Amino acid sequence: MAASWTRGHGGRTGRPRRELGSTYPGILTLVRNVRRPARLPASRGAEHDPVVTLEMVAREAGVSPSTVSRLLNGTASVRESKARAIEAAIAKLKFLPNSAAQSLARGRSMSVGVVTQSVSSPFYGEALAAIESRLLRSDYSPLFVSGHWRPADERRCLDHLLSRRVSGVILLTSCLPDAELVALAERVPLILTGRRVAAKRIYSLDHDNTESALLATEFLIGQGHRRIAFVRGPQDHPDAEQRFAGYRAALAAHRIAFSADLVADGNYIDEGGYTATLRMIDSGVRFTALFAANDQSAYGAMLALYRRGLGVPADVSVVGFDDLPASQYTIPPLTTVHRSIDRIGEAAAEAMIDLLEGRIPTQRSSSVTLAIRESTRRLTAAG
Amino acid sequence: MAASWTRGHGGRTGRPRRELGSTYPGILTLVRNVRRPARLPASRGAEHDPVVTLEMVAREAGVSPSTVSRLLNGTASVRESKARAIEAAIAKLKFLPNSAAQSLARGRSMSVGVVTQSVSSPFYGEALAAIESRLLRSDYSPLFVSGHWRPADERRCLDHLLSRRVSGVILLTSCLPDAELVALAERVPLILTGRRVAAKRIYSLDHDNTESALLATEFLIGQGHRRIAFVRGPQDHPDAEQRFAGYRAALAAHRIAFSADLVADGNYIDEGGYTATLRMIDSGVRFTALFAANDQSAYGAMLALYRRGLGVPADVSVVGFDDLPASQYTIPPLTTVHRSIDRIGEAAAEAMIDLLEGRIPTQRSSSVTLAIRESTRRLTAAG
DNA sequence: CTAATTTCTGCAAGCGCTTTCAAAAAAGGG
DNA sequence: CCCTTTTTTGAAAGCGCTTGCAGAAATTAG
Repeated sequence: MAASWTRGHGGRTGRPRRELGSTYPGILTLVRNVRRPARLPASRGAEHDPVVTLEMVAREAGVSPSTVSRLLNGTASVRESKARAIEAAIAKLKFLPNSAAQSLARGRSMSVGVVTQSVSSPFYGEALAAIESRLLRSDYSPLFVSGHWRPADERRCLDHLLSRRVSGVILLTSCLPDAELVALAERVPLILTGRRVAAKRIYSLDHDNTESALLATEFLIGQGHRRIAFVRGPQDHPDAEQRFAGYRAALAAHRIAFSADLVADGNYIDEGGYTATLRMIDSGVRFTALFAANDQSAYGAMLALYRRGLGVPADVSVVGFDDLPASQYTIPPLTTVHRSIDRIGEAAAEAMIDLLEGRIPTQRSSSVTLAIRESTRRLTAAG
Repeated sequence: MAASWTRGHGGRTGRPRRELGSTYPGILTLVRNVRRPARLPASRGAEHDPVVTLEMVAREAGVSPSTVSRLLNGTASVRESKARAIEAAIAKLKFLPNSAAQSLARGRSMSVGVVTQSVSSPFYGEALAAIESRLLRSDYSPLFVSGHWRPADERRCLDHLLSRRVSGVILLTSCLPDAELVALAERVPLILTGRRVAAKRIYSLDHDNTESALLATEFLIGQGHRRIAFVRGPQDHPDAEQRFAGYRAALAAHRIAFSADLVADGNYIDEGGYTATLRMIDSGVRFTALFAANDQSAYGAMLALYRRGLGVPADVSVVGFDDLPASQYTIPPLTTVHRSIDRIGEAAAEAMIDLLEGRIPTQRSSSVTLAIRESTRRLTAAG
């Protein structure tokens, strides 16, 4: 992990090296390297199979390295007999080109950095899978890192990627301030998802969170619900706030008074939805429907309802947001805002490829729909 | 993505390059490169900020590149005044070392490859997160790729990693034959999880699937269940087969006749568990408990039971395997075999670091327990 | 069969960084 | 203040691969 040189105060290395580690965080890693063994003789430690280089292949095949390189890259035609010999050598030695050397010589790495917020989240997982699969069909390969919703972590990740000289960066719902993203876009082609930053070099892929939340809330209203609870996402996520705004907008549009009692703070994960819902129920607030800012919160909410003996959708209709794959298998299957995460991922990858190949990414707008399943019902009697 | 030179038939490139793509799969990528623009002038395309090199920093600071390198790596002491100047230059130019050049010069990449089977699976996601977080505290950084349970994909991933000269490889439940893994271990330090391969250089981290499944089944038996259904995992996964074996062993130990009617094929995902269970119910087989080969299958099974009006645990007790985070929030919360995935991931990373730093990995055995929640109940009347 | 082309192929110069070696500078000793 | 020891520093040689250039080989033309 490269030290974060671009930021961090101007600490410097004094003589007594030991002190550095503690005083200057960025240099800590390096201190340890003092003990690094001398350069290895082009092998991965004596105990492992020697590493094969292009030169060895060339020697084995009786040609020059240039010829091998050209065959590998198809940058010139190679006489049939030599090609055969070279390929035999490659197979025999199990040669695989050293991609670090390739990047260096070519001046480009053919890899794109992907910053996710959490590798283990089902939501991002879907997106990553889609990006990976799209990139697989191109000449680029992904480099995944995760920022854990922490600006500091995200910066570290970005430094890491820039250090690896990625050809481009895809940021999934970054939590960095706009200004930083604009600056970043000056250094490397940038694609953003789940967030809209208006700047010349930045390409944002997003659907309208407010609009989608409004859609979901209106659906509940249309089903006759009036007392609709809302489980919020984290306060510092723009998209969470937008969803909340959509909820309020729908109420307003239908002249339903907004009540703060019907809103509880969640955190986008199951546990938050569970606690928030339990708190609302136990505080005596009544509601016939509940809209959660994301599916995971909805799962938690459903468990809370179950715990308090409230049936879904018999007593309370529940709507989520995201349509994670698992939402088809909850009990009952969850009605939720469907925004195909994989489409978003694919579109992001596609846009990046466009960018890298000199095309202007065509803005594919990802459509949002409501997946109506069994967690909601029309309210017949009075709410 | 590097072509798979080590395998694939001995295709060669003839004169008319266009043909190659179709005829020789491995070379397809390369053909496209013919159109690659000439070497870029050390910049990432004219439109972006120029890339800064160590030499530029040296010039800016009025010292030689060696000095800058030494300061960065802490490999020698640098006069205070120069250190200050260098750091100022680094900050001013926003220099980040080119890691490809570093790898090349150092002869090692300081990265470890991690092959998962599916980035989007909640199970692997947990493991990846744990590996990433452990590696973060070391000098190594992870490189994630996914094999999709397909040997061909897994081989491609491995070639990719070897091409990047990773210092080591962690394979999460590989689906490659033992022989190939043994060969791989000759090329690079190797850690395996979810699978046991007895070979000198291979370090396997695993818990006993058979034993764990036996544990879960015996729990159900202990609760008075006799007719216990089983939803299998994919037939070609060793661990799935072991879990099945554990189920049978438990029955045998308690002299309960095994009945093929009580076993249905799943595929480790929700949908498979759903279909399998539905099929069993609809075929008229009766059972008071159901054990699924993994949690996702259990989710599907519970939905099937729900659809057929069977209550969990009122009519059927359900037990899963994995204890995914989501299992605490299913309705009802799922009783399941808990094997801390994150511990496994962490242990794998830890073992890899040990290996890379010349230590012999201490075999941390990951304990398996049963997380007893609300999806199971003691059978009071006759089963 | 020689000359003019057109195809191949090797040489050598990098890519950006690390590291060895030896010289330069600073510090210590008498 | 001169000489030895120790600390700093720079020059230069790679790491493994790509590629411009020019010479060699094969092909075609005359």
